[in-house]
Amino acid sequence: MTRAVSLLDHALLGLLGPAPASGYDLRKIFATTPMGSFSDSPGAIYPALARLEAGGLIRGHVEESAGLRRRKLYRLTAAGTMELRRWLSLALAREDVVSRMDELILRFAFMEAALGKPSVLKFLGALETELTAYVPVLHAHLSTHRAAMPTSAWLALEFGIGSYETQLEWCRRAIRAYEGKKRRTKP
Amino acid sequence: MTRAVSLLDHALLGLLGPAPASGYDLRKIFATTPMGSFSDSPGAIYPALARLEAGGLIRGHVEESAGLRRRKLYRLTAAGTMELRRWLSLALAREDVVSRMDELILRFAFMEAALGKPSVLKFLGALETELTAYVPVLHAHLSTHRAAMPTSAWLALEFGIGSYETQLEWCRRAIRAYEGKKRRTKP
DNA sequence: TAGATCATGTAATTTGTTACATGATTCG
DNA sequence: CGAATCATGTAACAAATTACATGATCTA
Repeated sequence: MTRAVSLLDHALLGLLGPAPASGYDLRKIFATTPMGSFSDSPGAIYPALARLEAGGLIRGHVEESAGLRRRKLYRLTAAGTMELRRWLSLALAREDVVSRMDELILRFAFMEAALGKPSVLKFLGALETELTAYVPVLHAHLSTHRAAMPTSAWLALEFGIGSYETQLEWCRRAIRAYEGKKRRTKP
Repeated sequence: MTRAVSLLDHALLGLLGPAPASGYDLRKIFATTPMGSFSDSPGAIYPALARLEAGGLIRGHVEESAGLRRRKLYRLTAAGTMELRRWLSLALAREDVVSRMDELILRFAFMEAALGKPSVLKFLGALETELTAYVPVLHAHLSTHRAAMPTSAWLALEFGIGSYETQLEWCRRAIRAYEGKKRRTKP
């Protein structure tokens, strides 16, 4: 009966995977890095951390080194590590590509550290398959409806299609980057 | 003392701009069109419509034509039209490009019908300026931090950069499309 | 020592999600 | 007639936003 774990929760688990961090550290990451459109407001982060701790996925303990401000460092528990790995291992469906691409990229960003390179390559392969199948569907939709659409509407649609094409190219580049790396690492 | 109007509210105003529609119509639009990642759940749409009506931005009246199911058609009030135009006319800032690109595209999609082509061209020009300035910032960020990043992290960042480059190209294509159209229409 | 920043939290309000409830009408 | 779909809503709950509150420590 594990309760639902939101995208923010998973982002926090992913960030806590490699190294422990405080609520303030996590807020700064959301506020200053170009990726991740999570809110850095205390009213979002601290309750989320409290939820995760109540659910047994992380544990925080106050650090009181001399000359430092008191801060609560959180780290993953065994259950938290399992939940992170479960989320990262989820099979990817068409629906994810259509409307949850940001979540897929987030999973990708955490994946190498938590699951290793072979899992990343499998993930990228599945993503390439889905994108390759989806892009023509969008083109078909556009060419069917274009005549009946105002200029701005089909340009907005073209915007979406362009995004998916770029994502597909990126996906292929990423696969090459990982395969090259693998070969060099384990000849 | 106009109360806050959310993105969903604005999306509804934009859709009601050209033609009146029922809650069910709007739900279907969110459920079936490729763009717009709004929820089509009744628990989101109907309360939003009720809010907008309470705020005086739309007005609904029940349609009871013979042989048709009863449905409540909403249309913009004068205040609603003003609010839509105000939202569409907002100046665009760096911050919008960084983390609210979806809202900008939504505004673009509604803009021609509500404000006319010259406004669209001004909007696209401002967007091009912001994107042209922002892309190099991202490249600089990547080349500064790349050495210290794991492969997956810089690939995720590259994903983001690629998205913005595509958006910039799209923006320039859209400007050409609108300028070409304008010339042909009014020689 | 005053102001900035570090650091954690809470409260009120709004909003969205999920699930349920209800009834009319069309179609096979 | 029964099932699917049209059509509108509500209730319980979870979550985010905004604003406030508090206090320690660093720096000018």
